[in-house]
Amino acid sequence: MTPSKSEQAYELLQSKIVSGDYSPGYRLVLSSLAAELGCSVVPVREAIRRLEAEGLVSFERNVGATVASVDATLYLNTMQTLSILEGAATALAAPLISDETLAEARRLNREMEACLADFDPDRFSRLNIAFHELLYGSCPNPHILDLVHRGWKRMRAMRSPTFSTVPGRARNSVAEHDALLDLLVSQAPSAAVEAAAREHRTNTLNAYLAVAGLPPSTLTLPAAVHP
Amino acid sequence: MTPSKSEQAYELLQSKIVSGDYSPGYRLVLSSLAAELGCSVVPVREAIRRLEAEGLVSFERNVGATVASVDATLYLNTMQTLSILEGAATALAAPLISDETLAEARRLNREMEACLADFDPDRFSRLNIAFHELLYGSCPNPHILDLVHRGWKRMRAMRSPTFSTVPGRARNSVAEHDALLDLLVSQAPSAAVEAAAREHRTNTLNAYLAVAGLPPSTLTLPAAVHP
DNA sequence: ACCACAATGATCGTATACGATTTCATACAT
DNA sequence: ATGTATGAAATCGTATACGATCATTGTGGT
Repeated sequence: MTPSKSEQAYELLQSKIVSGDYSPGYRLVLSSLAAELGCSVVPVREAIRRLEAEGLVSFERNVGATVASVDATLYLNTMQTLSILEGAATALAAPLISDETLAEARRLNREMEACLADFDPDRFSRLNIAFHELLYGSCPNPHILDLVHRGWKRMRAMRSPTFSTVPGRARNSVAEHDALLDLLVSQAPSAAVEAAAREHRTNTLNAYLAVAGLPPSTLTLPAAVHP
Repeated sequence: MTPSKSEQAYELLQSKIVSGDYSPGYRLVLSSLAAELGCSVVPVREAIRRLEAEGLVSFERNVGATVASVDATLYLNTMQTLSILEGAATALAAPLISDETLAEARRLNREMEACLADFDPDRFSRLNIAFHELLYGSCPNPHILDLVHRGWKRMRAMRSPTFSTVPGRARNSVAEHDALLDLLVSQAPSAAVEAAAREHRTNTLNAYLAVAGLPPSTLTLPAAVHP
């Protein structure tokens, strides 16, 4: 079945936004987009409202829509939320992850290590996403995964600044991945897995906070204590 | 400024759904609703798509929309997500909660206790929401609060079965509230607050699971360990 | 030179219209 | 009686049209 025009419009606009083709602040004019997409304004409008609900677009009544810009506060809030949700998702997935999946994750982490030497931040970033996706992919609660995916989609528009702006962080990241994998291989208790996974993300967040010159206290949640 | 018609339609439909006026499965026909609301179908359609994005409405292409029904799995998944998010929100809010707020929360809990004797589940449920809202209301991360509110809105359509179906659970709930308040008053570490808040919700979830005859293992996440 | 205000243009919000798709009932064949 | 094809009715998806609203520019007054 051919997708509806509003679906097509949604997919296209979304991809242009997350790919950075339309950068934050770009004005989304209904009539122009309709002409560009070869349809009328109604489906375009629907697509834009959908993107607004997901936080990719800011919309103002009687004024128009622009590609949403992510300021530091929103970025940090979202990353903190993701650290919480991903930590829980990984812990819930832990008992369901197969040995093959763990081996695959380990392999991905070795590739990330190689990226450090090659200085390939783009590939590093993609591998990093794949690594975590692999781990919490077995999470039995699809609702949590949905929230995680939405959060990441929203963050993707803002180019992940971790690798380039925080020296040494990427190397620590790889080490933390290995530690997390060790916990999973040894079938550590859920609480320990959750704490490690959350801490890993929180460390990245804190590294960015330090660069931004913001105090970590108001935004960082101490990770759960290991048993 | 008078709200737009699509906004009006959204508000009205939402209230009718969460109030139970339109029950799950109720067919939402664009033209009928438009006539009922005194506007054309376009704003109604927009409102329905928004409600769909929030999970209050199920929508099928070329077929139509119905009020979303919440099955046991979705209910449990959402409650689990809420337990995680509310636990974190409460922990983040903990250092920011004023003494007056804590006193108010304690007072609410006494009222809930009174509801047990009067057997007033409706009031109990409302007080319960107010209680938790009060505690995590000071959470500095609005994104988390937003997700919590969305989750609750979605659950509200399904009448909370806790009080009536799980005997004794409500009384435990009151006791756990007091324990949580004690932790907050004594300025316990965030991890302890998070563990207690999450455990509280998880207990409710487990109670319901037991009633439904489902195994708790696949859906319950062991709460973080106290330090 | 600066501010208040009116006219203009761009854009949005919604009504209406109609083709497209699905659903349901009916009739027919097996 | 059951299953399948056919038609009509209901409903959705989208195009088009136009009034409403907002940003902006130009004009006059101080």
